[in-house]
Amino acid sequence: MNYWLLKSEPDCFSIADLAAAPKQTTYWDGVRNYQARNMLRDQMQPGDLVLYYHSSAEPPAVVGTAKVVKAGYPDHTAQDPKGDHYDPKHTAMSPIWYMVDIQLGEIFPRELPIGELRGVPALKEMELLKTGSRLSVQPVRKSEYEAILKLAKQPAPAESATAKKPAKRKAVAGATKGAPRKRGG
DNA sequence: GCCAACGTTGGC
DNA sequence: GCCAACGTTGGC
Repeated sequence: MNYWLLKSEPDCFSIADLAAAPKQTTYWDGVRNYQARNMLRDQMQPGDLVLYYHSSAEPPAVVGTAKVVKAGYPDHTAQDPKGDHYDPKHTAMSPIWYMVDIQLGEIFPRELPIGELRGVPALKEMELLKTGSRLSVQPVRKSEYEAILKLAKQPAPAESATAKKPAKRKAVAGATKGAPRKRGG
């Protein structure tokens, strides 16, 4: 049994969208990065547990958990010429891109903003917190997964304890750059 | 909006 | 196979 973190922009597919989906289950399409693809295709198995992360959100945060319910299989959205994730090199005969199915685990009673996670010693090695970490599918250690779950059930730390933030920030809402991404890649 | 960090592309 | 140019990601 393995642990993972999946990123999604909430404007594209939030954990609330997952909660509203039939059977609270969805296929995780749109990953177009080879490293992430390899994990989807080769490593993720039914029963694996997933941290659900909202990227490009305010604030970016781990917001809940999910469970892998179907191992990697070809991502058919790569075959849709009208879709955002079309790749002419991907065919049914020789697929390039893969996806898994996930089902909602729980929505945390509170979000865990990345700034707060940066201050947690148990998460020091976490892939998400490394500079330049951009993978939309990341392996997570069991100890990290458990530390996150524990944190989610604790009250939010006092304002001063959360990691630094710039005094002022522009609102990020609607800051669309490039084509909309469903789930990253 | 900025920009660091990373992945991909393509000329050679 | 190198590597510069370019595109993308994503926190800030």
